[in-house]
Formats: sequence, C-alpha cells, structure tokens
Amino acid sequence: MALTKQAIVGAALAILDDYGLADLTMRRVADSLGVQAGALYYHVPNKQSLLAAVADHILAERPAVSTPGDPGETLRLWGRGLRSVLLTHRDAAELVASTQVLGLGEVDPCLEGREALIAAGLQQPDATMAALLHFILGHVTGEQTRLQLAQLSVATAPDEAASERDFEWGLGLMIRGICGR
Amino acid sequence: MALTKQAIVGAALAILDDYGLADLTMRRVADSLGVQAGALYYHVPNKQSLLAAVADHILAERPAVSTPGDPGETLRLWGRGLRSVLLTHRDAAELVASTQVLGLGEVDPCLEGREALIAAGLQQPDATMAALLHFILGHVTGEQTRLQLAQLSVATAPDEAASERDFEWGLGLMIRGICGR
DNA sequence: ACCTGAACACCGTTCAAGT
DNA sequence: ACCTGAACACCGTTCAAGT
Repeated sequence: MALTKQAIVGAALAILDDYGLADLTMRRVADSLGVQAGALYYHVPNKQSLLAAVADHILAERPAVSTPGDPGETLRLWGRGLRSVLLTHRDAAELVASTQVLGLGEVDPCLEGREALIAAGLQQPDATMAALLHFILGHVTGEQTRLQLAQLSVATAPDEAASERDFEWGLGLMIRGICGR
Repeated sequence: MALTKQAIVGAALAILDDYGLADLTMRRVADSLGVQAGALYYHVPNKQSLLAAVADHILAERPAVSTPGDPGETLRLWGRGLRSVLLTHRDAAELVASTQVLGLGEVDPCLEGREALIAAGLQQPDATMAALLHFILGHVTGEQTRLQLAQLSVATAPDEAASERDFEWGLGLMIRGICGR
C-alpha cells in the first residue's frame, strides 16, 4: 500500500507517545513505516510541517466546550480542556508551543475562548487569549518535562495534585483579571 | 592562554547574538575560540549546562527593581525589566524557558517578584510567579521568533508597538487578577 | 592538567536512479 | 507517481594519545 500523509502523521504521533519529542526523527518515522527516510519528503515538505500536522491532530481531539452564559466559566472549561488533551500525549505542550510560535498549524486552540470574550464584550480578545495560551503551554510543558525527568529517574516523581492545584490557581487569577472579579 | 568556563560562556553568548540559538553548536563555540570541540568538555559537562550558564549570564544583567509599597507596581516593573533583558539577546526567551523547565540555572528570575508577593501577604506566591513567568517567556519567545522570521524575510516586519501593547495588556490583566483590582 | 585528532552514532534534506 | 540508495553537510559526545 502506498504511503499517505495521514499514515505518516499517525506514525509520528505513535513515536511521540512512545519515545518523546527528542526521539521523533524523520528516520525513526520512516523506519516504523518500513520505508526510507527520503520517501517521507514526497508527502511532507519538511519535518517542521510534519510536527505541525501532529500538533493539529492532537488539538483536534479537544472536546468542544459547552458555553454557559458566564465567560469566566467558559474560559475555565476551555483552559481545563486544553490542558487535558495536552496531557494525553507525551511532550504535546512543547510540540504545540513550537508550532504555535512559528505560526504553523491550521487548528486555532483559542477559537472558542476568543468567541466567549467577544460575546461578553470584553476588550482585547486576541491579546487576552494569547496570554492564557502562554500560561497553559508553559505550565503543561513544565508538568510534562518533570514527568519525563522522573521517568529517567533523574528526579523524584512529581506531585500531580500540586501541579493541578497550581494550574487552577494560575487559570483562576487570569480569569479574575480578565473578567474583573 | 588557557580555556576558561567564563570564556566559553562569553563565546557562546556572542554566537547566540550573532547567529541565534539554532546555530549555537558546540563546534561553532569551539571554532570561535580556536579550539577543538572536544576541548570544551574539559570545562563544561555538556551542552545543556553551557546553555544554562548562558541563560544565567543573561538573567544576571537584569536591573534590580526598586520596590515601592504597591505590590502590583513592583510586579509591573519586575515584568517589564525581565522582558527588557530578554530582548537584548537573540532567542533569549526560548533559551531561558528551556533551562527553566529543566530546573537548570542558578539565577531565579522570580525572586524579587515573589518577595513582593510575600511582603504584601498574597497567597500562593510560587504558583503566581510561575504563571507570570510562563506568560512573559511565552510572549517574548513569540516576539523574538517573529523578529527572526522577518529577518529571514519569510514574514513581514512585526509591529513592535503592538507587541509591547499586548505585553502590557497581558501583564496588566494578570496583576489585576493577583492583586484584586 | 589541558588539548588534539579521530572516531561513534546519529541528524534533516536532496536527488539521481530505479520501478 | 512513488520509492530506494546513497550521499551531503552537519550534530553532541567520547577518548586514546600527545604535550
């Protein structure tokens, strides 16, 4: 059967989950598909765009957030949902951050949050959502890096409850600042 | 003259400024010092620790923030000061973020901010400063990446004023959420 | 003690050549 | 059209050997 971009993205995601972003190389992806590394470049222009496709695939798994009237509550559900999908794939936060900063990727993780801000008539929705996204990606990147360091036993197991508490604290203070109390 | 860790860090910082983080390789650092790559490993255990030393050197350039009574104003000055030093070296935000997440680096950029929070009797100073740091590193990483993309002429020149306005907006909403109005 | 030279085990990417 | 084989120009790191 012929190679597909779909198949390549799937193989890349599997390697991400099993070996992490540092070991997600074009050669490994090709090997797992039983193909030469050069063959990938017939379906994908370069590694960066493959990574963007993987990031999009992960972000697309995010559940739709039901929007009650309160924009603060919508943002809270949005933030928790984003953190949740990121936690389902190894190094996902770092991956999404790197594609986000380069402006690659078709999926906009901020869409629903921004709409909630606009619907509520709040100012500067773009800058607000960018700030929230920076916090979430930074926080989850820290969580996932600590998980990996612990798995390599170069550090003690991280306190999962404390991580979630700190996330809720940061999310809460930002929502407070956005919605005004 | 013999090689020093100081000299290696200085050479690495110069390469960072001139060529960026992606081109900051051990071989390039060695070349600029007129030495073989292997020689660096007599003074530095690995690349990651060299990067941490460079990050520390940059963070040490940060001016001390005078602390007036209002904790919100202290945090604002602290945040602006951190962004300023980061903007003085190419890719500095990405570099600091990567060493911060690994727990490397001796310099704690959050020290003064955390002290201001504690002095004001505010809750969860660690989680609060972590959230602020994530926002700042994420925002400035975006700024510096856009600068580079424009320099490679793959994108139009970024709007510097808009970047600063968005930074002030994000910093402002977080401080509002921290201090309560 | 400090550095060279050379190797090891990799990378991303390109491209003529095959089918 | 799609893939192989092989190369190009790199990496970080190690280590015997020299001085």
